[in-house]
Amino acid sequence: MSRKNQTSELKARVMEVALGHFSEVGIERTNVSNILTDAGCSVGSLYHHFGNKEGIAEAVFIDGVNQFNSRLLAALLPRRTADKGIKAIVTFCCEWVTNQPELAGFLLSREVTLSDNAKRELRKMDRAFGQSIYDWFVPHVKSGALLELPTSMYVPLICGSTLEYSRFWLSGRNNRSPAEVASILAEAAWQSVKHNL
Amino acid sequence: MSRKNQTSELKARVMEVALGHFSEVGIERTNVSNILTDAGCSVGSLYHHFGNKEGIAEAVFIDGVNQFNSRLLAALLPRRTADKGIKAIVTFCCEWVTNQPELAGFLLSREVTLSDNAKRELRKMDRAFGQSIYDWFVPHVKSGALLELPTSMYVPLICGSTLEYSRFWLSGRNNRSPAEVASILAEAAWQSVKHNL
DNA sequence: CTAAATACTAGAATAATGTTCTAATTAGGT
DNA sequence: ACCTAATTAGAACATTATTCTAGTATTTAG
Repeated sequence: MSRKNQTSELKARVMEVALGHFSEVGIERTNVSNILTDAGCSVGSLYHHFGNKEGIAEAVFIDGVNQFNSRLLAALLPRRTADKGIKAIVTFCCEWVTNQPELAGFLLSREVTLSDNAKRELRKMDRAFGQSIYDWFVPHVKSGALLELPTSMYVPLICGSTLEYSRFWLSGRNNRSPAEVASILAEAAWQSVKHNL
Repeated sequence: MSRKNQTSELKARVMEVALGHFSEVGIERTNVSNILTDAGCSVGSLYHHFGNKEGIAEAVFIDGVNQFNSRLLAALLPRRTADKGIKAIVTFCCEWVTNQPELAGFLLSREVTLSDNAKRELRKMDRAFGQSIYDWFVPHVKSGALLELPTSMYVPLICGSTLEYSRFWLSGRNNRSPAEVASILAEAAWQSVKHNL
Protein backbone atom coordinates (compact mmCIF):
# COMPACT_ATOMS: atom_id res chain seq x y z
CA MET A 1 0.00 0.00 0.00
CA SER A 2 1.20 3.49 -0.78
CA ARG A 3 2.22 5.77 2.02
CA LYS A 4 -0.62 8.14 1.25
CA ASN A 5 -3.22 5.46 1.61
CA GLN A 6 -1.60 4.09 4.74
CA THR A 7 -1.57 7.51 6.27
CA SER A 8 -5.14 8.43 5.45
CA GLU A 9 -6.27 5.05 6.68
CA LEU A 10 -4.48 5.63 9.95
CA LYS A 11 -6.04 9.05 10.33
CA ALA A 12 -9.47 7.68 9.54
CA ARG A 13 -8.99 4.87 12.02
CA VAL A 14 -7.91 7.27 14.74
CA MET A 15 -10.86 9.55 14.08
CA GLU A 16 -13.33 6.71 14.15
CA VAL A 17 -11.93 5.27 17.36
CA ALA A 18 -11.77 8.74 18.91
CA LEU A 19 -15.39 9.49 18.01
CA GLY A 20 -16.42 6.33 19.80
CA HIS A 21 -14.63 7.37 22.96
CA PHE A 22 -15.67 11.02 22.74
CA SER A 23 -19.32 10.21 22.36
CA GLU A 24 -19.17 7.72 25.18
CA VAL A 25 -17.37 9.69 27.88
CA GLY A 26 -16.64 13.10 26.40
CA ILE A 27 -13.41 14.56 25.14
CA GLU A 28 -11.94 15.37 28.51
CA ARG A 29 -12.37 11.91 29.92
CA THR A 30 -11.08 9.90 26.98
CA ASN A 31 -7.39 9.40 27.33
CA VAL A 32 -5.04 9.59 24.47
CA SER A 33 -3.42 6.30 25.37
CA ASN A 34 -6.71 4.44 24.86
CA ILE A 35 -7.10 5.95 21.42
CA LEU A 36 -3.53 4.94 20.64
CA THR A 37 -3.95 1.30 21.56
CA ASP A 38 -7.43 0.95 20.03
CA ALA A 39 -6.34 2.52 16.76
CA GLY A 40 -2.92 0.89 16.73
CA CYS A 41 -1.11 4.19 16.48
CA SER A 42 2.04 5.48 18.09
CA VAL A 43 2.33 8.65 20.15
CA GLY A 44 4.57 10.21 17.54
CA SER A 45 2.21 9.52 14.65
CA LEU A 46 -0.77 10.81 16.48
CA TYR A 47 0.84 14.09 17.42
CA HIS A 48 2.35 14.39 13.97
CA HIS A 49 -1.04 14.13 12.32
CA PHE A 50 -3.32 15.86 14.79
CA GLY A 51 -1.15 18.14 16.93
CA ASN A 52 -2.96 17.32 20.13
CA LYS A 53 -6.10 15.70 21.50
CA GLU A 54 -8.25 18.70 20.64
CA GLY A 55 -6.90 18.37 17.11
CA ILE A 56 -8.48 14.96 16.75
CA ALA A 57 -11.77 16.31 18.00
CA GLU A 58 -11.53 19.21 15.57
CA ALA A 59 -10.91 16.89 12.65
CA VAL A 60 -13.88 14.74 13.57
CA PHE A 61 -16.02 17.82 14.04
CA ILE A 62 -15.16 19.46 10.73
CA ASP A 63 -15.63 16.18 8.92
CA GLY A 64 -19.04 15.76 10.48
CA VAL A 65 -20.17 19.28 9.66
CA ASN A 66 -19.05 18.85 6.08
CA GLN A 67 -20.97 15.65 5.69
CA PHE A 68 -24.06 17.12 7.30
CA ASN A 69 -24.01 20.29 5.22
CA SER A 70 -23.64 18.60 1.87
CA ARG A 71 -26.35 16.06 2.55
CA LEU A 72 -28.72 18.68 3.85
CA LEU A 73 -28.27 20.71 0.70
CA ALA A 74 -28.96 17.63 -1.38
CA ALA A 75 -32.22 17.20 0.50
CA LEU A 76 -33.28 20.83 0.36
CA LEU A 77 -32.29 22.29 -2.98
CA PRO A 78 -34.57 20.15 -5.19
CA ARG A 79 -37.69 21.27 -3.28
CA ARG A 80 -39.74 23.80 -5.15
CA THR A 81 -42.24 25.01 -2.55
CA ALA A 82 -41.65 26.65 0.81
CA ASP A 83 -43.45 24.07 2.88
CA LYS A 84 -41.84 21.09 1.14
CA GLY A 85 -38.44 22.70 1.69
CA ILE A 86 -38.90 23.50 5.36
CA LYS A 87 -40.24 20.03 6.03
CA ALA A 88 -37.40 18.47 4.05
CA ILE A 89 -34.87 20.26 6.28
CA VAL A 90 -36.49 19.02 9.47
CA THR A 91 -37.01 15.51 8.19
CA PHE A 92 -33.44 15.31 7.01
CA CYS A 93 -32.13 16.44 10.40
CA CYS A 94 -34.25 13.85 12.17
CA GLU A 95 -33.02 11.05 9.98
CA TRP A 96 -29.43 12.13 10.14
CA VAL A 97 -29.44 12.24 13.93
CA THR A 98 -31.26 8.92 14.16
CA ASN A 99 -28.88 7.18 11.78
CA GLN A 100 -25.65 8.51 13.22
CA PRO A 101 -26.31 9.05 16.89
CA GLU A 102 -22.64 9.03 17.83
CA LEU A 103 -21.61 11.70 15.37
CA ALA A 104 -24.76 13.71 15.97
CA GLY A 105 -24.26 13.63 19.71
CA PHE A 106 -20.70 14.72 19.30
CA LEU A 107 -21.58 17.65 17.06
CA LEU A 108 -24.49 18.73 19.23
CA SER A 109 -22.48 18.51 22.43
CA ARG A 110 -20.37 21.52 21.44
CA GLU A 111 -17.57 20.07 23.51
CA VAL A 112 -14.96 20.94 20.94
CA THR A 113 -12.98 24.09 21.52
CA LEU A 114 -11.91 25.09 18.04
CA SER A 115 -8.49 26.48 17.31
CA ASP A 116 -8.27 29.69 15.32
CA ASN A 117 -7.37 27.71 12.23
CA ALA A 118 -10.31 25.41 12.60
CA LYS A 119 -12.59 28.37 13.22
CA ARG A 120 -11.42 29.96 10.01
CA GLU A 121 -11.98 26.78 8.06
CA LEU A 122 -15.43 26.33 9.54
CA ARG A 123 -16.37 29.91 8.81
CA LYS A 124 -15.37 29.40 5.21
CA MET A 125 -17.49 26.26 4.96
CA ASP A 126 -20.36 27.99 6.70
CA ARG A 127 -20.29 30.91 4.33
CA ALA A 128 -20.58 28.71 1.27
CA PHE A 129 -23.26 26.60 2.90
CA GLY A 130 -25.15 29.62 4.21
CA GLN A 131 -25.13 31.21 0.77
CA SER A 132 -26.73 28.18 -0.85
CA ILE A 133 -29.38 28.09 1.85
CA TYR A 134 -29.94 31.80 1.51
CA ASP A 135 -30.46 31.53 -2.22
CA TRP A 136 -33.11 28.90 -1.70
CA PHE A 137 -34.93 31.04 0.87
CA VAL A 138 -35.04 34.41 -0.86
CA PRO A 139 -37.76 33.70 -3.42
CA HIS A 140 -40.06 32.16 -0.83
CA VAL A 141 -39.70 35.17 1.44
CA LYS A 142 -40.26 37.52 -1.48
CA SER A 143 -43.35 35.62 -2.60
CA GLY A 144 -44.78 35.99 0.90
CA ALA A 145 -44.86 32.27 1.64
CA LEU A 146 -42.36 32.64 4.48
CA LEU A 147 -42.22 35.26 7.21
CA GLU A 148 -39.65 37.98 6.75
CA LEU A 149 -37.39 37.78 9.80
CA PRO A 150 -33.88 38.71 10.91
CA THR A 151 -31.60 36.30 9.04
CA SER A 152 -30.18 34.85 12.23
CA MET A 153 -33.60 33.60 13.30
CA TYR A 154 -34.43 31.13 10.57
CA VAL A 155 -32.14 28.39 11.79
CA PRO A 156 -33.35 28.48 15.39
CA LEU A 157 -37.00 28.64 14.36
CA ILE A 158 -36.77 25.83 11.83
CA CYS A 159 -34.26 23.53 13.51
CA GLY A 160 -34.42 24.49 17.19
CA SER A 161 -37.17 22.11 18.20
CA THR A 162 -35.63 19.27 16.27
CA LEU A 163 -32.19 19.79 17.74
CA GLU A 164 -33.58 20.07 21.24
CA TYR A 165 -35.61 16.92 20.79
CA SER A 166 -32.52 15.21 19.38
CA ARG A 167 -30.48 16.14 22.43
CA PHE A 168 -33.11 14.58 24.66
CA TRP A 169 -33.24 11.43 22.62
CA LEU A 170 -29.47 11.14 22.43
CA SER A 171 -29.20 11.43 26.19
CA GLY A 172 -31.55 8.47 26.45
CA ARG A 173 -34.43 10.35 28.00
CA ASN A 174 -37.14 9.38 25.56
CA ASN A 175 -37.91 6.40 23.42
CA ARG A 176 -39.22 7.67 20.14
CA SER A 177 -36.36 8.52 17.80
CA PRO A 178 -36.33 11.87 16.02
CA ALA A 179 -37.14 10.02 12.79
CA GLU A 180 -40.29 8.64 14.40
CA VAL A 181 -41.56 12.09 15.36
CA ALA A 182 -40.24 13.87 12.29
CA SER A 183 -43.67 14.70 10.92
CA ILE A 184 -44.71 16.45 14.12
CA LEU A 185 -41.48 18.44 14.23
CA ALA A 186 -41.73 19.29 10.55
CA GLU A 187 -45.30 20.54 10.85
CA ALA A 188 -44.41 22.62 13.93
CA ALA A 189 -41.44 24.18 12.16
CA TRP A 190 -43.61 25.02 9.20
CA GLN A 191 -46.26 26.63 11.41
CA SER A 192 -43.64 28.80 13.05
CA VAL A 193 -42.16 30.31 9.89
CA LYS A 194 -45.00 30.29 7.39
CA HIS A 195 -46.72 33.55 6.64
CA ASN A 196 -50.15 33.58 8.30
CA LEU A 197 -52.53 35.73 6.31
CA MET B 1 -18.74 34.57 62.30
CA SER B 2 -20.03 31.05 62.88
CA ARG B 3 -18.40 28.14 61.16
CA LYS B 4 -21.54 27.43 59.17
CA ASN B 5 -21.64 30.91 57.69
CA GLN B 6 -17.93 30.94 57.03
CA THR B 7 -18.19 27.64 55.24
CA SER B 8 -21.18 28.49 53.11
CA GLU B 9 -19.59 31.78 52.19
CA LEU B 10 -16.46 29.96 51.08
CA LYS B 11 -18.49 27.53 49.00
CA ALA B 12 -20.45 30.35 47.43
CA ARG B 13 -17.26 32.23 46.66
CA VAL B 14 -15.69 29.17 45.06
CA MET B 15 -18.79 28.53 42.98
CA GLU B 16 -18.96 32.09 41.77
CA VAL B 17 -15.30 32.22 40.84
CA ALA B 18 -15.53 28.82 39.20
CA LEU B 19 -18.53 29.81 37.11
CA GLY B 20 -16.55 32.76 35.79
CA HIS B 21 -13.71 30.52 34.69
CA PHE B 22 -15.94 27.74 33.38
CA SER B 23 -17.97 30.07 31.23
CA GLU B 24 -14.86 31.73 29.90
CA VAL B 25 -12.72 28.75 28.95
CA GLY B 26 -14.76 25.66 29.79
CA ILE B 27 -14.39 23.22 32.64
CA GLU B 28 -11.48 21.30 31.23
CA ARG B 29 -9.32 24.32 30.64
CA THR B 30 -9.86 26.08 33.94
CA ASN B 31 -7.29 24.95 36.41
CA VAL B 32 -8.07 24.28 39.98
CA SER B 33 -5.16 26.37 41.19
CA ASN B 34 -6.66 29.50 39.60
CA ILE B 35 -9.93 28.91 41.36
CA LEU B 36 -8.03 28.42 44.60
CA THR B 37 -6.14 31.69 44.42
CA ASP B 38 -9.09 33.71 43.10
CA ALA B 39 -11.43 32.41 45.76
CA GLY B 40 -8.83 32.42 48.52
CA CYS B 41 -9.29 28.76 49.29
CA SER B 42 -6.85 25.99 50.12
CA VAL B 43 -6.51 22.73 48.25
CA GLY B 44 -7.69 20.82 51.27
CA SER B 45 -10.83 22.89 51.77
CA LEU B 46 -11.79 22.71 48.15
CA TYR B 47 -11.53 18.96 47.97
CA HIS B 48 -13.21 18.61 51.33
CA HIS B 49 -16.25 20.55 50.15
CA PHE B 50 -16.52 19.58 46.51
CA GLY B 51 -14.68 16.28 46.10
CA ASN B 52 -13.12 17.23 42.79
CA LYS B 53 -13.29 19.76 39.98
CA GLU B 54 -16.37 18.16 38.47
CA GLY B 55 -17.96 18.48 41.88
CA ILE B 56 -17.73 22.25 41.72
CA ALA B 57 -19.28 22.21 38.28
CA GLU B 58 -22.06 19.96 39.51
CA ALA B 59 -22.84 22.26 42.41
CA VAL B 60 -22.99 25.29 40.12
CA PHE B 61 -25.15 23.36 37.68
CA ILE B 62 -27.69 22.14 40.22
CA ASP B 63 -27.87 25.57 41.78
CA GLY B 64 -28.55 27.12 38.39
CA VAL B 65 -31.23 24.63 37.45
CA ASN B 66 -32.94 25.18 40.76
CA GLN B 67 -32.98 28.90 40.31
CA PHE B 68 -34.23 28.62 36.74
CA ASN B 69 -36.99 26.17 37.59
CA SER B 70 -38.44 28.15 40.45
CA ARG B 71 -38.43 31.42 38.57
CA LEU B 72 -39.98 29.87 35.50
CA LEU B 73 -42.80 28.45 37.57
CA ALA B 74 -43.35 31.86 39.11
CA ALA B 75 -43.68 33.29 35.61
CA LEU B 76 -45.91 30.54 34.25
CA LEU B 77 -48.34 29.46 36.94
CA PRO B 78 -50.29 32.72 37.26
CA ARG B 79 -51.18 32.70 33.54
CA ARG B 80 -54.75 31.67 32.89
CA THR B 81 -54.82 31.20 29.11
CA ALA B 82 -52.83 28.86 26.91
CA ASP B 83 -51.29 31.54 24.72
CA LYS B 84 -50.34 33.82 27.63
CA GLY B 85 -48.72 30.83 29.34
CA ILE B 86 -46.70 29.65 26.36
CA LYS B 87 -45.54 33.17 25.63
CA ALA B 88 -44.66 33.70 29.29
CA ILE B 89 -42.40 30.64 29.20
CA VAL B 90 -40.55 31.82 26.12
CA THR B 91 -40.29 35.40 27.31
CA PHE B 92 -39.00 34.28 30.68
CA CYS B 93 -36.33 32.09 29.06
CA CYS B 94 -35.20 34.96 26.86
CA GLU B 95 -34.87 37.33 29.77
CA TRP B 96 -33.17 34.82 31.98
CA VAL B 97 -30.56 34.03 29.36
CA THR B 98 -30.04 37.70 28.57
CA ASN B 99 -29.63 38.69 32.21
CA GLN B 100 -27.33 35.87 33.26
CA PRO B 101 -25.34 34.98 30.20
CA GLU B 102 -22.58 33.28 32.16
CA LEU B 103 -24.85 30.93 34.03
CA ALA B 104 -27.06 30.36 31.00
CA GLY B 105 -24.08 29.55 28.82
CA PHE B 106 -22.79 27.15 31.41
CA LEU B 107 -26.11 25.32 31.74
CA LEU B 108 -26.67 25.18 28.00
CA SER B 109 -23.17 23.96 27.27
CA ARG B 110 -23.90 20.58 28.85
CA GLU B 111 -20.24 20.36 29.69
CA VAL B 112 -20.93 18.93 33.10
CA THR B 113 -20.70 15.19 33.49
CA LEU B 114 -22.97 14.46 36.39
CA SER B 115 -22.11 11.89 39.02
CA ASP B 116 -24.74 9.30 39.88
CA ASN B 117 -25.59 11.23 43.03
CA ALA B 118 -26.05 14.47 41.17
CA LYS B 119 -28.16 12.69 38.57
CA ARG B 120 -30.42 11.36 41.27
CA GLU B 121 -30.80 14.77 42.84
CA LEU B 122 -31.54 16.38 39.50
CA ARG B 123 -34.09 13.74 38.61
CA LYS B 124 -35.87 14.42 41.89
CA MET B 125 -35.94 18.15 41.18
CA ASP B 126 -37.08 17.53 37.62
CA ARG B 127 -39.92 15.33 38.72
CA ALA B 128 -41.34 17.97 41.04
CA PHE B 129 -40.83 20.68 38.45
CA GLY B 130 -42.27 18.58 35.64
CA GLN B 131 -45.35 17.79 37.69
CA SER B 132 -46.12 21.47 38.27
CA ILE B 133 -45.69 22.17 34.58
CA TYR B 134 -47.83 19.18 33.68
CA ASP B 135 -50.64 20.35 35.93
CA TRP B 136 -50.67 23.70 34.22
CA PHE B 137 -50.80 22.10 30.77
CA VAL B 138 -53.50 19.48 31.20
CA PRO B 139 -56.57 21.75 31.17
CA HIS B 140 -55.39 23.60 28.09
CA VAL B 141 -54.85 20.37 26.20
CA LYS B 142 -58.24 19.06 27.35
CA SER B 143 -59.95 22.26 26.29
CA GLY B 144 -58.45 21.90 22.85
CA ALA B 145 -56.42 25.09 22.99
CA LEU B 146 -53.15 23.17 22.74
CA LEU B 147 -52.24 20.28 20.47
CA GLU B 148 -52.24 16.87 22.08
CA LEU B 149 -48.72 15.51 21.67
CA PRO B 150 -46.34 12.99 23.20
CA THR B 151 -45.35 14.53 26.55
CA SER B 152 -41.68 14.61 25.66
CA MET B 153 -42.35 16.95 22.75
CA TYR B 154 -43.70 20.02 24.48
CA VAL B 155 -40.38 21.25 25.82
CA PRO B 156 -38.56 20.99 22.47
CA LEU B 157 -41.43 22.59 20.58
CA ILE B 158 -41.89 25.47 22.99
CA CYS B 159 -38.30 26.13 24.06
CA GLY B 160 -36.21 24.65 21.27
CA SER B 161 -36.05 27.73 19.08
CA THR B 162 -35.33 29.97 22.04
CA LEU B 163 -32.57 27.78 23.36
CA GLU B 164 -31.02 27.45 19.94
CA TYR B 165 -31.14 31.19 19.43
CA SER B 166 -29.67 31.68 22.89
CA ARG B 167 -26.76 29.42 22.08
CA PHE B 168 -26.02 31.49 19.00
CA TRP B 169 -26.20 34.73 20.91
CA LEU B 170 -24.09 33.41 23.76
CA SER B 171 -21.41 32.33 21.34
CA GLY B 172 -21.29 35.91 20.05
CA ARG B 173 -22.63 35.15 16.60
CA ASN B 174 -25.50 37.62 16.54
CA ASN B 175 -26.17 41.01 18.02
CA ARG B 176 -29.78 41.02 19.09
CA SER B 177 -30.15 39.51 22.55
CA PRO B 178 -32.83 36.87 23.14
CA ALA B 179 -34.78 39.47 25.11
CA GLU B 180 -34.85 41.70 22.05
CA VAL B 181 -36.36 39.01 19.83
CA ALA B 182 -38.52 37.45 22.53
CA SER B 183 -41.78 38.42 20.87
CA ILE B 184 -40.84 36.71 17.61
CA LEU B 185 -39.77 33.56 19.44
CA ALA B 186 -42.88 33.61 21.61
CA GLU B 187 -45.19 33.95 18.63
CA ALA B 188 -43.41 31.15 16.78
CA ALA B 189 -43.62 28.84 19.79
CA TRP B 190 -47.30 29.58 20.10
CA GLN B 191 -47.91 28.85 16.43
CA SER B 192 -46.19 25.51 16.74
CA VAL B 193 -48.23 24.14 19.67
CA LYS B 194 -51.60 25.84 19.34
CA HIS B 195 -54.46 23.82 18.00
CA ASN B 196 -55.24 24.92 14.45
CA LEU B 197 -58.94 24.42 13.68
C1' DC C 1 -16.72 23.86 82.00
C1' DT C 2 -14.08 20.42 80.17
C1' DA C 3 -13.18 16.73 77.02
C1' DA C 4 -14.04 14.27 73.15
C1' DA C 5 -15.68 14.25 68.63
C1' DT C 6 -16.30 16.34 64.46
C1' DA C 7 -15.72 19.46 60.84
C1' DC C 8 -12.62 21.89 58.53
C1' DT C 9 -7.99 23.80 56.75
C1' DA C 10 -3.39 23.41 55.09
C1' DG C 11 0.07 22.41 51.71
C1' DA C 12 3.65 19.09 50.48
C1' DA C 13 3.81 14.82 48.04
C1' DT C 14 1.81 11.87 44.51
C1' DA C 15 -0.27 10.14 40.40
C1' DA C 16 -2.24 10.51 36.12
C1' DT C 17 -1.90 11.94 31.63
C1' DG C 18 -1.19 15.10 27.76
C1' DT C 19 2.78 16.65 25.06
C1' DT C 20 7.58 17.27 23.47
C1' DC C 21 11.83 15.74 21.60
C1' DT C 22 15.44 13.07 19.38
C1' DA C 23 16.37 9.42 16.77
C1' DA C 24 15.21 5.88 13.51
C1' DT C 25 12.56 4.40 9.43
C1' DT C 26 10.24 4.42 5.16
C1' DA C 27 8.53 5.91 0.62
C1' DG C 28 8.92 8.59 -3.61
C1' DG C 29 11.52 11.36 -6.78
C1' DT C 30 15.99 12.03 -9.44
C1' DA D 1 21.27 3.70 -5.68
C1' DC D 2 20.88 8.00 -3.17
C1' DC D 3 18.75 11.90 -1.23
C1' DT D 4 15.04 14.33 0.82
C1' DA D 5 11.02 14.85 3.29
C1' DA D 6 7.33 12.69 5.49
C1' DT D 7 6.36 9.68 8.96
C1' DT D 8 6.89 6.57 13.01
C1' DA D 9 8.58 5.36 17.50
C1' DG D 10 8.59 5.63 22.42
C1' DA D 11 11.25 7.34 26.28
C1' DA D 12 11.53 11.61 28.81
C1' DC D 13 9.07 15.61 30.38
C1' DA D 14 5.74 18.87 32.20
C1' DT D 15 1.48 20.02 33.79
C1' DT D 16 -2.10 19.67 36.82
C1' DA D 17 -5.73 17.22 39.34
C1' DT D 18 -5.95 14.70 43.51
C1' DT D 19 -4.51 12.29 47.76
C1' DC D 20 -2.66 12.12 52.29
C1' DT D 21 -1.06 13.30 56.76
C1' DA D 22 -1.09 16.49 60.09
C1' DG D 23 -2.83 20.25 62.39
C1' DT D 24 -6.55 23.71 63.95
C1' DA D 25 -10.99 25.41 65.17
C1' DT D 26 -15.87 24.60 66.53
C1' DT D 27 -19.51 22.19 68.24
C1' DT D 28 -21.60 18.87 71.34
C1' DA D 29 -22.09 15.90 75.37
C1' DG D 30 -21.39 14.71 80.02
